[in-house]
Amino acid sequence: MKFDFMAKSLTPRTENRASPLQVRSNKTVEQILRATSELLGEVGFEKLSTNAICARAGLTPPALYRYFPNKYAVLKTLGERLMDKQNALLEKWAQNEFNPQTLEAEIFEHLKLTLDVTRAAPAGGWIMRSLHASPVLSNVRLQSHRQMTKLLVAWVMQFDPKLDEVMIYDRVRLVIELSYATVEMMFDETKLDEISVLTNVSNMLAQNIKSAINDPNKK
Amino acid sequence: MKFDFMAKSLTPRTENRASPLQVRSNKTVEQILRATSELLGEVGFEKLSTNAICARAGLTPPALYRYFPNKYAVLKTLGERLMDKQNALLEKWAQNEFNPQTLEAEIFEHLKLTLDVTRAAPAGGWIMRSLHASPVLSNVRLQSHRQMTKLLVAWVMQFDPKLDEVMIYDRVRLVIELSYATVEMMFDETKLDEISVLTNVSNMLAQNIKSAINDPNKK
DNA sequence: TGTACATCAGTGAACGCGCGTTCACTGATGTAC
DNA sequence: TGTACATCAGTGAACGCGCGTTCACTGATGTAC
Repeated sequence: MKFDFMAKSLTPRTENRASPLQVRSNKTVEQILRATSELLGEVGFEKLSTNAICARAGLTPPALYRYFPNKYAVLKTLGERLMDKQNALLEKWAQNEFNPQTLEAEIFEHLKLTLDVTRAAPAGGWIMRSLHASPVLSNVRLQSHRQMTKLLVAWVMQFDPKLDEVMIYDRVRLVIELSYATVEMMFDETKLDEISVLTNVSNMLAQNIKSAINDPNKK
Repeated sequence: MKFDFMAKSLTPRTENRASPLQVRSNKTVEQILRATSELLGEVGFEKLSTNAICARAGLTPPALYRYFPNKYAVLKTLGERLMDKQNALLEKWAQNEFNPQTLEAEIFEHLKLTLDVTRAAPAGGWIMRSLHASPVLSNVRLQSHRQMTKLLVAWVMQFDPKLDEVMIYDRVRLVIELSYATVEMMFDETKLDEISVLTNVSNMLAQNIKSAINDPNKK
């Protein structure tokens, strides 16, 4: 599981950076990521420095550069991990069959789980915010959203292959964006009533998808 | 009009910074802001430097520090200006009476106008993205959204004072957040069909407000 | 099972660069009489 | 209307600091026979 992430997000990025082979190097990578998320929550995205990360992790800078080509790669990895956790929930959900009847309740449940997973991740809210901040991180976010959109489009199309796929894509892409926007908002607006917000959102999103599958213009 | 902004966003920030009194100093401030938004679009938020801004504006650094206490104040001003432009549309809209019948069409129209205003602002999409990036800028965004929420809550309550204000606040806050999220998404996902996205969103948001005013639990 | 060697993981110390910011000043504009 | 003076606007040059990053090295771990 841990090596999975390595294979995915370190090795292919730069040939000259090492993939960890020994157990202790995995610990090092984990400490760097932990220190980064701690600092992200404490000082914010723009005051984050590699030197500070290394100091917090109890390491010297060259240790960081053994595994990450540069500062943004660390944040990128953190962002990818969070997106992966969130997306895993979606992927699991999409294993069930699409059912308009239960859609709204499922969306509610899914949003709640996503919120919980994000809260459980250290500095999860800050990581989500950071995913707007720079081109590199923005891309992580966008690619993840597009991938999830494709997944859900296929899921809906399975239900009724005659639907207009482009139209469904537009709808689902919007649903994904608004879902994540809602989760992010809950970190900024802590006084809002969580249940009522999630109820509202899931109702809106479910209605939107349901009206899409009733499209009279389908082939 | 120009002095309005000055009075609001410069004078109160720091006592030791000058409010512009002569015409040419206004030009200087404008040039700084223009240069900043140009660079924001070209190099992104995190590579923006005061030295680069000054060079681009044809000024020397002390000229910038005469009007802005620090780097973030420049971006803050830019963010406030965009929010002000967007909010002006909302304020104008809220001068009409609330009408459930025409709500959806009005939301569509409003979103379209907001999108156009943001596109017309130099680097408008980048400014919106920056408003997530740092605590200072995040606050600009949140305060603006909260203020607009209050405005719209009052607007809805005028229609029916018996409605539960807390419940309406939750709903409207969500509507505001999702509106801006949609606008922002349109800058990232340029291939989406604008009309269809705006149609979907305005339908969802209008439904949500309409179901709120039919609340049977009102006092 | 012990030893010799190869490879991996991390250190100590420092690098040059560009950042945000400021000091001391000059030139431009406005004001009073 | 002209001049003297006060204030405002912007310059030239540089500052110290901390950033991201790297070099040359030592110690730790794994491997082969």
